[in-house]
Amino acid sequence: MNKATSLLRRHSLQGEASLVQPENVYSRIRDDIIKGHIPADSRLKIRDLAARYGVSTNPIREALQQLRGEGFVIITPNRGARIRPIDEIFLRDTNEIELLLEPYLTRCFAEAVTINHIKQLEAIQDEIEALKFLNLDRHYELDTCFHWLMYEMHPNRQILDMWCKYRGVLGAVTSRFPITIGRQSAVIEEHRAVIACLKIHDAAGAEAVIRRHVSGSGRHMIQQLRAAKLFL
Amino acid sequence: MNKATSLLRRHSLQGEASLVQPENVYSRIRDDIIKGHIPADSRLKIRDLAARYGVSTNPIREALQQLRGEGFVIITPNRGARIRPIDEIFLRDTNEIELLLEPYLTRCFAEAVTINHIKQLEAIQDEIEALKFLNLDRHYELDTCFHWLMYEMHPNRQILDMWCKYRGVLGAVTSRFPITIGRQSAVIEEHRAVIACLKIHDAAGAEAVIRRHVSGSGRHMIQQLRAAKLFL
DNA sequence: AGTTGAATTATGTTACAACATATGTCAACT
DNA sequence: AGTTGACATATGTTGTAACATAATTCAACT
Repeated sequence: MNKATSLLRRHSLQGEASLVQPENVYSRIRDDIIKGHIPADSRLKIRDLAARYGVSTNPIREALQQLRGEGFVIITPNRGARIRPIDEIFLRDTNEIELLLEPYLTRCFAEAVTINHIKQLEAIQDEIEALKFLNLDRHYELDTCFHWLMYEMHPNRQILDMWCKYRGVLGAVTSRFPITIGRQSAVIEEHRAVIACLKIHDAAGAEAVIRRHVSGSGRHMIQQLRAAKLFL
Repeated sequence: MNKATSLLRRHSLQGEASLVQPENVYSRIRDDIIKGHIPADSRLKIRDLAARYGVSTNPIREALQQLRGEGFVIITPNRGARIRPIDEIFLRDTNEIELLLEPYLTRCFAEAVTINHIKQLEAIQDEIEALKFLNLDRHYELDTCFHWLMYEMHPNRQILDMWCKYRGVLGAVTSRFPITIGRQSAVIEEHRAVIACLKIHDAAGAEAVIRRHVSGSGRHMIQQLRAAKLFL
């Protein structure tokens, strides 16, 4: 296991929001939702799913509960679960939540940053730039690591848990899209900019950069979704 | 059913974050956690709980999953669930999340507010002031209604769901505490202040007032927790 | 259109197997 | 004697299966 993933695994909060998932039923269903293998808005019948994934009903029930918690399915009492379509609205809503969390977490980090942190961030950023987006999975890992390094020290574990959750959601969705050249250079520029702000202890500046960063990420994502006309 | 609760029930999002719960196993366990009937940090054994609440294991499993989603219990794979102690840290963390959500939602509302909304808010506020905190449950209902009126129109259902969730958590906890005189007048003053800001279309002002409002609510809560020395 | 009734599905129950973790026991060792 | 580590046992979680009940769907029928 490489440095980035071990870092993540070590800090994963409850197994639920772990950023490196095992291949359990939950993530298989999630994948099928994201990749559109199950028609949007269709009913998720427990017995069908149990047959489909070759497990009994209990793991399915649990998985559906988790998926509800992450907004992928909508459960109505006595009426079962339906898929929440992964559309523009879903991405916008999720991005809006990240836009609430990340700038705040960044500001908190900026106010407590040490020289050692900055060195680590620069090391990760060097790796990111060296990779040149040639391996998207690896890039996603490194990018997550970059952000996590800033947030992990925040004392509020509930917020961190939320961040992991929504980060995972967006990551799962966007991992199916390419990254445009324009977005690539923006990502690098923004990461460097936030490091620069941290160096001069400019918390407000760092916060603003991350707001721009997340916002741009959301716009890019939605743009890519539109480009791939299908529902996903 | 009165106006306030029907309003809430109508807009409850998935049954999960409903602000008026039925008496299912989930809420009974939650109550027992909040009221301290189960010692903090103790293991929640599925068999024991099933026996305690007179149901079989499956509903318990689901309830624990839900409680995990709301931060009340911590589940470790193959090692079961433990209670998350309802302590100062828990309240602070939860309040911090509200502090991220509510000012943002308020600002969004302030930018789209109509004269009709303001009239409704004033009507609720009149009721609140007429009640004079003589019936805390009713007060909580009205207060929730006041805030919900501002937020319900926001298009991001995920954020609203989160708000309902954390609102419910804090409500469940604080409903066991009295409200100090000082806090009572602060609540009224702050509600009036936000209405005043809305009238002059001062979104930033409304946001600031709500930030102060939520922040004060959190401080009051923690203070009351300290006063009641017990773990809860 | 509205009603009725059968089929479907969710939800809850029970029993049990498989697996992981924690606990206790015991012998070898310092 | 006390400590350490391997082993066995106990406890509890997780997954499976078959079944009962209650609610919802849906189609046939006035």
